[in-house]
Amino acid sequence: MEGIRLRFAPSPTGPLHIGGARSALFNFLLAQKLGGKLILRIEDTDLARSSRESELNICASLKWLGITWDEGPDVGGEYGPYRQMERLDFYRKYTERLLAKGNAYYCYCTEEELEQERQEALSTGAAVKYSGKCSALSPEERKRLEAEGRKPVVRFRVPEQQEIVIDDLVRGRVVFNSEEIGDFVIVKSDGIPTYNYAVVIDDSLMKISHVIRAEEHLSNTPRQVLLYQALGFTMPHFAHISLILGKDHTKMSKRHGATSVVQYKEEGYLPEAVVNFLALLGWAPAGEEEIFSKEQLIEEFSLERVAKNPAIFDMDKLRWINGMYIRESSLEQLVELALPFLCKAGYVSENPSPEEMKWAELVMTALQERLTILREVEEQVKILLGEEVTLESEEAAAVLREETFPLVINTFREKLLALDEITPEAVKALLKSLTKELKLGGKLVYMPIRVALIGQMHGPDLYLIIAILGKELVVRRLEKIFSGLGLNSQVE
RNA sequence: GGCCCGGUGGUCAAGUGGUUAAGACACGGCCCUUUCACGGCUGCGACACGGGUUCGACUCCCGUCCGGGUCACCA
Repeated sequence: MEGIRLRFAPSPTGPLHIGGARSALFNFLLAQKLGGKLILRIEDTDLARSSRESELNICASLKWLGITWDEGPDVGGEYGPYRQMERLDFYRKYTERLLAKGNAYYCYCTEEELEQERQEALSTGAAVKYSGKCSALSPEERKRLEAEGRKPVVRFRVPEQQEIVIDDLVRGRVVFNSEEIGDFVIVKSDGIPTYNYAVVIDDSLMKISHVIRAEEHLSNTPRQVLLYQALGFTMPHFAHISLILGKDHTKMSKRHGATSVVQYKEEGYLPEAVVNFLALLGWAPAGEEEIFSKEQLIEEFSLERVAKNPAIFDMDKLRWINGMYIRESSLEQLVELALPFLCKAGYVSENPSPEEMKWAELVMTALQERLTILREVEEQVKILLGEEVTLESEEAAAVLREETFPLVINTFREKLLALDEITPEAVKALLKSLTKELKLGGKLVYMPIRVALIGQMHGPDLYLIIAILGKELVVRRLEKIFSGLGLNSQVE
């Protein structure tokens, strides 16, 4: 469809927030669905907090998630530039127009004066809004104030008693009255536009057709509508999606765990899983399926099925989805994904040798069914390395006191030593024959060996554990257990 | 405080006047399995409250309560 243009407009004041990622995702999904374009615009007018580093981080996070854009500061486009600080001339032009038409005026009030007004309003219970003190300054007064060295801001003159209607694509008809809004600042004293002003000019100039953004912007929208009207611009469609809340029902913050998407990457969540989870937060598919590829999401997505109520970030569900993706990965993919974590833990080198790769494959085979996030490999692998075996519980210790324990272990060791090549298949067969030969229940064979080798009653398949440990380490660990128990290890 | 948005199980949520009120995560039980996990089956568990409208309200209207957002020279 022609003319469908959506945008994601983050301010580069920190890493990409998980909520921002969802906004970006919804915009991306709808743009893709409708065959439109996605524009990335950097809203860097907060000089104190904006940084190029954050911009880069945001772009990297979006790319990691698989969210791509058609126009933006890095790729260009015919409606650029795509950083607001590079668009100051545009804003200036419209400010002059607004000033000339009387839709805006200079205001010289100091912060102290404004704060006093605000406090008064608060104490009397009146609406907190600008008094309009500077709205009718004479040229002489302006000259006098400027002579004092005051730098003015530009305020928008809000029309009186005007009903402002927003037909929101997710919320329906929302009505505001201009009486509730004070004359607001559109250009700061340093000449830089404020958010509400720049966003209108940019969305308009960039021909944005749909604005999907977080609900926190809904209350700002009437101001923007007023600006659209004063500037003679046509309005885009608005869709305000609900916020993501933490477990305590307040806005997501550090207290709730990871808030930025890089943190999820570092924890070992797969981008596909994060995207899948984010899509499900506030949007519901028509069917019962919950696991969706990006392509399926694009196919299924629609604003009609976006919920109005805020959603709480359910870490358990994210973990579940991530586990699903880990299990659905091929071994090759999984090893590829896990390598950075194995490397970081010092288990493999940066450029893994063929032996290390083989080891990693074996490890991931053992762990694939058991992982929910990749970072858990570190802890899981720990039990498979080193000489020491620590018993996890009294229950585990009891297994070692089993009457048949020495017999099982010794027979197992003999058979293992007789094996020339330790492969998972070979060990599997070995254990099978061992069970048959000893005529003991499976549990009495497998559990003692398991506990003797890793000190735990739970874990990956025993034959895989043995194959990963290798013959020498298995034997050494068995020795350790025997000496620890004061038993005769019957070494030949 | 004014204005705005919202309120279905612990969580995500389907639902648009008549349903035994789906499904998923989490939790309990059972099965599978050498263990855990995975998988399968099963169970627990909800329409915030009060008034209307209606033959009939989770669904529509009003009020209350609760939660969130916003009222910046931040976005």
